[in-house]
Amino acid sequence: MTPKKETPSARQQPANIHDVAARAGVAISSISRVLSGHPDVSDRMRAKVEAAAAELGYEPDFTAQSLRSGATKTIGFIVRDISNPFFGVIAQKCEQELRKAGYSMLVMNSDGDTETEAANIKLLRRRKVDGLIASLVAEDAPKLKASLSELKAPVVLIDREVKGLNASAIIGNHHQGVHDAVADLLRLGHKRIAFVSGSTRVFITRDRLQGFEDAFNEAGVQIPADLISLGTFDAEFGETETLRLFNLKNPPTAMLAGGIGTTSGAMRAWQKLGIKPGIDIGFVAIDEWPLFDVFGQQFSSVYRDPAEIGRSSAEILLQSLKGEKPQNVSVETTYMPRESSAGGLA
Amino acid sequence: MTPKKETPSARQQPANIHDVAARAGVAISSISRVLSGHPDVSDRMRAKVEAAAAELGYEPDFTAQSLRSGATKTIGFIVRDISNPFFGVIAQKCEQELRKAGYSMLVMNSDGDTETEAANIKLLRRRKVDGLIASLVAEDAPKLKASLSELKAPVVLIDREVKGLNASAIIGNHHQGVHDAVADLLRLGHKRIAFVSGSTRVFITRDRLQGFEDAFNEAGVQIPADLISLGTFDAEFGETETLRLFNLKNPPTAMLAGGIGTTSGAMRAWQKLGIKPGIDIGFVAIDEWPLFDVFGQQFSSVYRDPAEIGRSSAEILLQSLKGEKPQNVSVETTYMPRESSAGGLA
DNA sequence: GCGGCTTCTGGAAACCTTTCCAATTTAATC
DNA sequence: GATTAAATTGGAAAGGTTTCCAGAAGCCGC
Repeated sequence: MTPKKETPSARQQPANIHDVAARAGVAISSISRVLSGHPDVSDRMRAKVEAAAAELGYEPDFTAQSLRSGATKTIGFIVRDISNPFFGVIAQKCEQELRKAGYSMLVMNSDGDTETEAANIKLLRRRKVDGLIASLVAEDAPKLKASLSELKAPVVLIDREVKGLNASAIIGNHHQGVHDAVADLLRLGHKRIAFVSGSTRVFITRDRLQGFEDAFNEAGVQIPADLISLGTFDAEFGETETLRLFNLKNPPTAMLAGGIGTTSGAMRAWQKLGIKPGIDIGFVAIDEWPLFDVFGQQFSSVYRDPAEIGRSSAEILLQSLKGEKPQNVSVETTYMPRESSAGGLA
Repeated sequence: MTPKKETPSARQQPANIHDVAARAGVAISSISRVLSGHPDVSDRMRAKVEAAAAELGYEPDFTAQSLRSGATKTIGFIVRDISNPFFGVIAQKCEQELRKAGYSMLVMNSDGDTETEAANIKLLRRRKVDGLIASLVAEDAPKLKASLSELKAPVVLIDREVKGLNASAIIGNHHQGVHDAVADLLRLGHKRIAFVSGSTRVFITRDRLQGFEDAFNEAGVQIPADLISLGTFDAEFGETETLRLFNLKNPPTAMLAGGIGTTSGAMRAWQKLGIKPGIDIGFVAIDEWPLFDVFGQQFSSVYRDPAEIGRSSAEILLQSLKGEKPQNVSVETTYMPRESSAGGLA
């Protein structure tokens, strides 16, 4: 009966659980029990095992643990574009919270493309992630619902509602912030107010649109349908549409930009057109970005706190992982009036 | 001899390789060969296996594949703070490139703390990542070198040099950009130029400092040692030090801010002090952030392209994964003179 | 028609854990 | 001190794949 293997030091490889068991002179099941904190372990056993593990520098293999236990301690995180600072803050807070709880985060960009997103979800399923936090490209993408439920893991959606899916959602009250912003613009005297934002295929846009229209209706002003342009959240769309709208015969006197991407595009468009937002025209940005408050340009905004969204997303997911039911959380959005709202009214 | 298991549909669980083998009436090793594209497979076998796999909706288990093959197809990505838009862009490009090559990215924040960083590296080791891309907190942290080499996987360091480590590095020519910026400030007439940045424990800061000092020496102007403050890259440090420096009896007339975090802090400090950067004082930002070009405040900068850094990092890592040797890549930094350099000289 | 090759396939070990079950030891009770 | 329950431990299966090795089948030329 010669041993199948040499000692770990002899083969110059990381020690495995068998090596520790051999060293401690106990069964491998005992090693597992001690290291995973199982209660039925004697003090003597615990001491022996810990000593042997320390001597060999034993680190349990994560992959093997995952395979056997079925838990990967990994969470998928899918957003359109992680370079967007809004998502960046969400990702940061999520990761910090998840890390505290022993989870790691696989980050994927969907690049604003439903097919990429579907492929990402499929990969996460194969990878057996324990959960998913996502800001989806479109709520009605084909087979999305099936794809998400086949994950067999808790899902937290950021600002999206997918009907009939047993998922948690953290949803901003976009209606409120946009409503208040538009009401203020109308009060100041703007009537031709443009609204450029992402697709109505996601809740957030529909909610914003509702706020936009409600404010007009309450003020008894006709909704400028020709100034509403809803397409995608990226900068290209924002730039193209802003150029188009401000080249109309009857151009807007103010504009609401639906997110950081849209705002970026609009800023570029205005630069090309020689228009100074907040001075030549009224302007309200939806979502703030780093240094927004200190740039001194006094842009009005519809604000929501990405740090809170990130923390809550992680928190809700962790609760789901403990077996709690999916839940919906609402996040306030607040209109922050600054000088730019009154631009173009001199 | 009753079968050990029911069919997958009967037990309502995802099909595994045994199920596919049973369905196709072949051995499991053949399933593996077909699906992994092994050359020694007959057309007939391939057709049979693919049909069975499709019928059962078979998806190989990623964890099991990793355990057996030893490759996790996972790359670790560690930065101080993923919410920093500079790192955000790097992360985005890295993920896109890695995804194309079949790898996924585990993102971790080190929160500017060497111990968190060490814990993250250790976890990535246990998780058996195939590679690591990192922007480290400090190059000389205890046991860092050992910790990285124990990863037994290729490492790409962003703007860091850890001597004696067999890793790739992508390093900006910070010296050049900072030198040119300071030379211009001196030429304009500034002499009391402040420099606030992160720790000299990382290459990037030492390289910048060298550029700063060289420019002074070349101009024959005494280096204002009391205006150099090197601590951490976060906004808190930037704010505190900016406040301190501009409250000196003999305050700076210009300042160079070493990164987006530092700049954020400095901007807040100046807002509190009622100082308008670029007007009341000269100002050069190191690194640009989103919308930098369109904000119309004409801030000078030392520019480098995060997208290129991200793409290159991924590319170098992928090459290392194919067995190529570690390599060092240099990235240009460019001084972009704008109006703010001449602030405070009226 | 047969040795010698190549091509293809099946069986089983291996990767490293966790977890179930049975067996053993220890403690507790009368 | 015997009996029963509880605490602790060991052994082995299981999780799902890849990969090695050996054997089978097909092909070639002579």
